Amino acid sequence: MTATSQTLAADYTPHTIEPAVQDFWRDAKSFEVTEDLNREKFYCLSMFPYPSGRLHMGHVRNYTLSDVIARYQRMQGKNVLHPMGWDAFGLPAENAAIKNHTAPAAWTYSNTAYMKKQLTELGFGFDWSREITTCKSDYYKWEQWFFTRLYEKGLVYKKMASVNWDPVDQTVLANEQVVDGKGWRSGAPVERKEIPQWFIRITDYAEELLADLDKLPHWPEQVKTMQRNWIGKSRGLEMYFKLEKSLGAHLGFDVYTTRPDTLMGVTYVSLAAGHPIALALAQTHHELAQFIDSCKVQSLAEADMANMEKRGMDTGLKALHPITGEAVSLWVANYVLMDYGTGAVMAVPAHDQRDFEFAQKYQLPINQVIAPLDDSIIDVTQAAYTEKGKLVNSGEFTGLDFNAAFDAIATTLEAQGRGRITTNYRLRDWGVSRQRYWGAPIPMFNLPSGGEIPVPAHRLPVLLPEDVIMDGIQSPIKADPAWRQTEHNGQAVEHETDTFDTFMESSWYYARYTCPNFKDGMLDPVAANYWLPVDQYVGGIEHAILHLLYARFFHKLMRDEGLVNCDEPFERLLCQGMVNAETFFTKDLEGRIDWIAPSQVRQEKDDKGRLIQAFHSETGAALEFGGVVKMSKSKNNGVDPQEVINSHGADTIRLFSMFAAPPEQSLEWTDSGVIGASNFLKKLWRAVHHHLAAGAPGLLDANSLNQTQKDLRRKTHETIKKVSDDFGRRQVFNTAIAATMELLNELGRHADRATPQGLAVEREGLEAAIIMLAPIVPHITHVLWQALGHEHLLDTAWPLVDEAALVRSSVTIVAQVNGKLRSQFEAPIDTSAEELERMALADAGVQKYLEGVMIRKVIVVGNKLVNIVVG
RNA sequence: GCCAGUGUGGCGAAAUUGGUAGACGCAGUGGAUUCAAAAUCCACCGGGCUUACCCCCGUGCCGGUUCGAGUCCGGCCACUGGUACCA
Repeated sequence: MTATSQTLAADYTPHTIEPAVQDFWRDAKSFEVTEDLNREKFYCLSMFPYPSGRLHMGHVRNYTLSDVIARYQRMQGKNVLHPMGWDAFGLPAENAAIKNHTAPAAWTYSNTAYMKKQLTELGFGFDWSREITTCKSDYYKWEQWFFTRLYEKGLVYKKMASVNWDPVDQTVLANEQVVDGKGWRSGAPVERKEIPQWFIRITDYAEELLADLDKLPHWPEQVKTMQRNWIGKSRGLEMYFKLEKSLGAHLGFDVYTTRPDTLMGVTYVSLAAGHPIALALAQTHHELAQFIDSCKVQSLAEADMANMEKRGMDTGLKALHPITGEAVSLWVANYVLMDYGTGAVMAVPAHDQRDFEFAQKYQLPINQVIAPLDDSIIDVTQAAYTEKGKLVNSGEFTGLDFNAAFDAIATTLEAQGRGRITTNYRLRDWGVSRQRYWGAPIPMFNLPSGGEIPVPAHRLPVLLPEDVIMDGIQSPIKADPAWRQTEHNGQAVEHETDTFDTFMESSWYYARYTCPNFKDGMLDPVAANYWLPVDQYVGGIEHAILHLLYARFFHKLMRDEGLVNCDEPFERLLCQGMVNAETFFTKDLEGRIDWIAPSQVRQEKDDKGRLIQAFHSETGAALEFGGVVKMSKSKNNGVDPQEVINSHGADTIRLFSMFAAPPEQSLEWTDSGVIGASNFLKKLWRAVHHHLAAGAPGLLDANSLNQTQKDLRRKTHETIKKVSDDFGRRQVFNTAIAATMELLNELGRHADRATPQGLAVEREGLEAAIIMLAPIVPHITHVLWQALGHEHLLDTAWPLVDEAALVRSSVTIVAQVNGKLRSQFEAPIDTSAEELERMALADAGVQKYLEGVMIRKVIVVGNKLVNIVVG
């Protein structure tokens, strides 16, 4: 290797290049955009981070993806908005404040400052003039105003609802703060407590939220499916069960079922522990009261509820079957949800798995009323048969199928005034009250007489004091009578001390980015309707349901308030996978596990590269391998992006995170992969400088090229075609990078730097590679582009495919016998099927397999393969 | 539990519409270069059998559809995300 190339290799110095390019962008205000009605807009948005302290790899991946898409769209000539901000309210700030003896606000602002610096060092092209911080009052003021508008429209209401209550700390706990049914600080068993809370009527929009999923063709199907299932629309029958003997004012109760065809198999009925009849009976039934109390000592989380042991108690009362009049036993069960349907379910143990298990446990009768359509034999004493089939043992309904039975039973009950067909949703109204300090105060005045009135617009925002001391138990605003007390129209009133769910802030930030400094309203209609909807949203799949559903809901609320025109906020959605890394640990004699950071691990491999043993690089201790899992503090396998920026530069970390996996899959972090990315950038750098050192290229004349030059030029245009498709249609970048690597390999292998046309072919290929890599590695390409005598890479047009360069004269045809590859041959492009068949049969590699057998069929796929079927 | 996904070499992955399984990269092995090393370049690189070719096997497991299945269908297993107060 020559001294020149050594110098050139050393010349790629990301640590001098990258800050200089970033300064250039900053001084030129390259990413600040304004509304321009004459240009096509593109709004590219990534989910804003919670300011936890430092960026993690998940952020790097998320923002590299949106930056790549934003820069690509800009090269398509569009006016691109790519904003950034901070989802600044939330529980972790309170915890950090307690731990560090600081205030949540101070901690949050210090984090945002540091993380903003990191984002800049990664070269992300954000329009920082539009930065939003949700804990600042110029943002949450409008959220408060909007809530009072919803109140006036009757879209918010207050009701009693359950929270996790820590009886020792006397505080409300988040689900996350409940560990194995106990408070995470006090260790006391958590209880359910009913307190008044504010709700927004998302169920009023359930039908539209469901129907409009069909207007989102560019959303991942899995996300739409999850949302549909979450909304959970069902058609069923609501019917009335009379009590055999009335209980005070209670004569009976409603039951909702989606399987009225199984009605004749009902052998008992169950009420939720909070059902009015259960509560009324508990007044005089001591044992039942105890059972209901025991149901309160459990977590609120759905997963816990579903996994807990199913328990019930026979009330001793009987309910009358609405058709047969038969008296069936009435139970109270811990698995019946008060919030879904009517809080009472009919039980059909033969055809519902949960009822079946319950019936077995308490020896309740199991009556088969459904048989398989294909007459196969089932045994409902062994397992519930939950498929739809035809009715048996069902009196006048016997023999009907699901639909006929549904209609017949509904008609019968409707005629008697005991039932009606209803539509039900699994979706529940959105509870937005939180009993925490670090959130936007709910803008309500509580009246001394009870009741409440919304804070009038001219008194907004209701400011959250930032200079507070956290005691770890009580919210500072709840503890401060002076903050609570105020007056309204001369009457003493109290500020509501609950704050909003932080999903409120993240439900409309995308809209406020269009006009972050607008003073005269929540949104500037001109700016909002120019930029919205968001053309591309990028974020983690973990937000598939809650955040994305709330944001869609909020958008429709804003539309109905006249603030925006469109029906949906996010046109196209990309959900990126997690970032994983290897884990290693040691175990002491007592079985305690100590997780060792991958950077502290030395690996010993066999001659095939397989891991034999890992050692702690300092102590030399042998380590066990703990698998490849999501980067986390608890497994000590996080890699700090800052270290990678410091050691290899921003372009390398960006390239690696885009190359290692397609966007939607999980990505495994490896140090060696990072080195590979760095090597590729050095290779690119060398290739351009070797090319420049060879002299000036001629003006490309496609017709005067020799075969090698033509082949090389075809590779360039095949690559442009492939990469353009990957960027624009597929949104897959790892294969785009692989294709560009291939191009660079080919250019290096066949470079003809001795002739002007040879140099011209190489120049065309290198320039295409630089432009197509620019969105991914913007710093190095900026410098190389200038070295090639150009300016303004950011606004350079994406390369076009020269279709003429793609033309091939021949293609490789695969020859199969019975579907197995046996030979390959070259054939002129567009050879006829008959001729391909003739060529395949004449092929020596194929003929070996044709001896002594009969050709039954020949299948030909043009320009691709011939399959000879023999027998 | 329920809803949604994922599973391919030593590793990350590719195969886009049912048509050559393993592109591209990492690790590894051998070689060139070098006083030596780094860097760079070249070759090999799923498993079995074999001097080599040929051949056989191979995309989590079991079965099916098809001329042909990583891809479609049915049933399982394992892992991941969500599960309404983590964000």
